[in-house]
Parts: sequence; C-alpha cells; structure tokens
Amino acid sequence: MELSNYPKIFKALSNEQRLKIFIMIYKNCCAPEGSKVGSEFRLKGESCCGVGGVEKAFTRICDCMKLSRSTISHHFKELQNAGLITCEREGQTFRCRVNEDVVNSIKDFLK
Amino acid sequence: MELSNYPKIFKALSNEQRLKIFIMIYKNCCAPEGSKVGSEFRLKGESCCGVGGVEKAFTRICDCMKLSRSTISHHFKELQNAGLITCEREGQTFRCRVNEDVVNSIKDFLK
DNA sequence: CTAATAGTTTCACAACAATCGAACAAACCC
DNA sequence: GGGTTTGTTCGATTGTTGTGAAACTATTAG
Repeated sequence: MELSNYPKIFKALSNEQRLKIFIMIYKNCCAPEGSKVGSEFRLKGESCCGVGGVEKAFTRICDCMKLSRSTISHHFKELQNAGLITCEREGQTFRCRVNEDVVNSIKDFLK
Repeated sequence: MELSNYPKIFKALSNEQRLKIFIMIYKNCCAPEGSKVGSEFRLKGESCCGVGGVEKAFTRICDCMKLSRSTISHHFKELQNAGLITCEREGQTFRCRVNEDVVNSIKDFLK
C-alpha cells in the first residue's frame, strides 16, 4: 500500500457519521460477538456473518440514521473510494462488505 | 477509548503533511530499523531511539518540509490535540514523542 | 540590555466538506 | 405501462480546513 493512500483512508474515517456507517458494516460482517467498540452498532436482526457482507446495507443504514439519503449516498461513495468497503448490486439493493486488506494495511502502517 | 474520540484521531492523520510529521516522530522514536512504511522519513542524523522521543522535533521538521513555521505549528497542535503526540519543552525547543496508547487504541478499534 | 532563535497566535482567504431538497435513473411489482 | 422503492446526481448553502503573513512571546547568547 502506497503511503499516499493513507490520508484518503483516514479522511474517510474522520467524519463521525461516516465512521458509524463503516462500523455498522464492519461489525456486522467481521466482528466477533463480544467485541467492544461498536457493539452498539450491530444492525437490528442481523447476525454476525463473516460470510457475505451486509445485505441491503444502504436502506438499513438509512433507517437507523437521521441523515438524508443523498448524504448517506455520498458517505458510501467516499468509503468505497477509499477502498474501505465494496458494494455489489443485488437486485434493487446492495450487499456491502469491508475490505479486510485495507484494514490490515492500516494495522501494518502502525506497526 | 471513547468511540467519539476516533474521528478526531483519524482527522489528524487525514492530511498528507500532518501524516508525514506524525510518521517522522513515530519512526524516529518507535520504529524498528527495517520497518517498511515511513523508513524514508527518518530524520537526518537521528538514530532510532525508542527511549526519549525526538529532540528539537519542530525545528528539524521545519527544516525538511516546505511549509511555513506557522502552518507546521498548527499541524503539531492538531496532532497533540488528538492525543497522538506529546511535546515537552527542553529549553528553546521541544522533545516530542508518539503516544503509544493512542496508537494501540487504533489497532484495538480495528480488531 | 540587545539581538537572535524558536515557536505561537491572530487574521484573512481560498479550497474543500457536509448537508439537504429536488429532480433523476434503475429495478421491481401489479 | 404505471406506480413504488432504491439509490444517484445536481445545485445551493453553510461550515471546516490548510495555508501563510505578520505581529507576538519566550528562551538563550553575547
């Protein structure tokens, strides 16, 4: 990972609302049950999967945040643009998952 | 570490110049010799210490960046404000070191 | 005391970011 | 086809950030 990529990644996580979105996706597809930070962000009715990402992520996150859809759309774009999440269409909605490689890069960066 | 602290931390690292400053302090006082990212940021004449932080950090970083002193001062303030570094006066200059606890918090956050 | 060096603070400004509403496009349902 | 749900894009507004110049404070040197 190029050094020049890190500012973009950190910027994507530097906004409180966007960080919440990231956590919701991260914790629903990656986190162990008892993990501390962000356990309050587990989406309703979603078990911790690890397998296939979060389905209907956009809609469901819209339902539990007080931001407009257009704003949330922008935030998704920026998380994708930083490489932190990927979204694939599933009919009318999207399935989103965290890019573990990027998360690991951050950890390496702080080694 | 409170969840609400993370955006501030990530914001501090989201600017390229500020990230470089952080790396210079981090790598000079913390990094193992062969570490990959940021090895090019080792300050001239500075051995990897781990013991006492970076002395004359402000002056020396001014000398190897093309930003004004006032801008660099602002960047230092923000890194301190995020808790990422601490600076203690040593006569006319400052000795700066990275706050390892905060770095570890970021790693935990990504667990 | 005077001069020099190190760093801070204030001010201004241009660039960028966050947000929303409205108009739009894409996929689905009937 | 017509309506609904899902998401995007555009335009506007408001707030934040990065930057430097200039005036300032603090410490050391002579």
